[in-house]
Amino acid sequence: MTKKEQILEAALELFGESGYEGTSVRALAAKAGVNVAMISYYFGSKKKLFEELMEYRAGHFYEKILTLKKEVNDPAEQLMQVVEFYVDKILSQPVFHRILYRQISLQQHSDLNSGIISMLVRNLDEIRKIIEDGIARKQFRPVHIELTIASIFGTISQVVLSSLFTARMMNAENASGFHYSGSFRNELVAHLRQMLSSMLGINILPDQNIHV
Amino acid sequence: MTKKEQILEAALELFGESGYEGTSVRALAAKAGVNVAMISYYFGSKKKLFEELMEYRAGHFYEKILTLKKEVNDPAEQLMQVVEFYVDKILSQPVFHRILYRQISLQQHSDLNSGIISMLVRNLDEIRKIIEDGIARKQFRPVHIELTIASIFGTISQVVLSSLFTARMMNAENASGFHYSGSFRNELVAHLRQMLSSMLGINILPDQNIHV
DNA sequence: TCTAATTAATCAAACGTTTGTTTGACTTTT
DNA sequence: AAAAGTCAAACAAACGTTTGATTAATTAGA
Repeated sequence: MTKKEQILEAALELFGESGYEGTSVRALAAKAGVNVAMISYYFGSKKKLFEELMEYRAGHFYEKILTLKKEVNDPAEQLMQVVEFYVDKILSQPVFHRILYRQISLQQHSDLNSGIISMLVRNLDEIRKIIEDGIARKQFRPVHIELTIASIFGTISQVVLSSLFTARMMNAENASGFHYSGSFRNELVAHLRQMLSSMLGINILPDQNIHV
Repeated sequence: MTKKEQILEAALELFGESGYEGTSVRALAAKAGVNVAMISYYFGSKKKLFEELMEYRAGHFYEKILTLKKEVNDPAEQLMQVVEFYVDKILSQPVFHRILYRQISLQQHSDLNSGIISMLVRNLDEIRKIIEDGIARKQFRPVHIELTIASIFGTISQVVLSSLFTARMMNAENASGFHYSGSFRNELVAHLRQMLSSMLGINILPDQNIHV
């Protein structure tokens, strides 16, 4: 692992614990085991380090959705697969998503989170289109689209955000090293499938992607 | 409005916008229109100001739940009324709850959020008891309790946390002055009622508290 | 009710730390 | 010989807090 990667790892952990403003570059350097000057040297500034961390971890959610909409025709199946993909994405790196959600909950329209927000808006928009499509095709009940999306992502992010409680109950002293079990992943997916099925008035589809 | 109240108002707004660490006492003083020294004078420190703000705004959610459990016997009715109360509580002061959720998403077990966390844990525990009771009485389906709670509070907090998007769409330049309409409140309650009813396998109860 | 004494409130200025960043010398790698 | 990497030290700026002087408000005794 290069020193640059060490810094990114330390940044993920410390930003996750204490937030962006609450983490000093000296604390970052100490955690990464490098000199403070290395942060400016590799990233230019603390802000750019944060942006690079976000971009590095964000992945290609949007492209995945577009691909999915081409390959799968049925809106219900599209939605379920997006949800599953999103669950896996978040559960695989809960700390990153904690940082992300905390950042968008800030209202300061700084350069820091404007990129993140536009990315999220773009993603949510594609999901809204899926539900709209399902309603237009008379496959979904005419639900409140925004609230339905809020329930999907609210449930998932609530699990991640409140993992502090969960981690405590499981005696995981540092939540950054905490990982969700495969069975929990399946429970969460099943929970969301049932929730969406009953809300949208569609039949429960077989889960084609049980991960153990 | 006293200067102390001016400071508390400014603190709510700025902590909501930029977070605790991201808000300086000088910015607070400027917003409140008072001298910087007044913060130490009235509250002792920035940390104590935050704690007093939280306590002042937190209210008596726990007492309300306990009262409700005594007055109402049916678990389904208990749950619905708690949900409704919680919706009203959050929608009436969204900025406060943004601060609260952001704070608990931080893992630093500082004195700052330990009080908040224990308060929330206590509340969530009472709600878990309601669902457990409903399952024990065979009135609810044996759902995944933690995930059901996550869906309830996740949906509500998602609405509040992402109100940045919502506020933008509604052209509300400052989200602190943004308030949710009564019809939206009813839509949210209806959404949650339907979600819970179908998930728990209970009949949809009549909404006795339509607020217009 | 007037005045003196006491307390509370207010403020500019300064306090010592900590912040993010840069420097310049030194070492290692290419 | 050139380039890249590393580091202790120093930089100015911002941080939360305190000071000490000054003004406003309240209380007490006549």
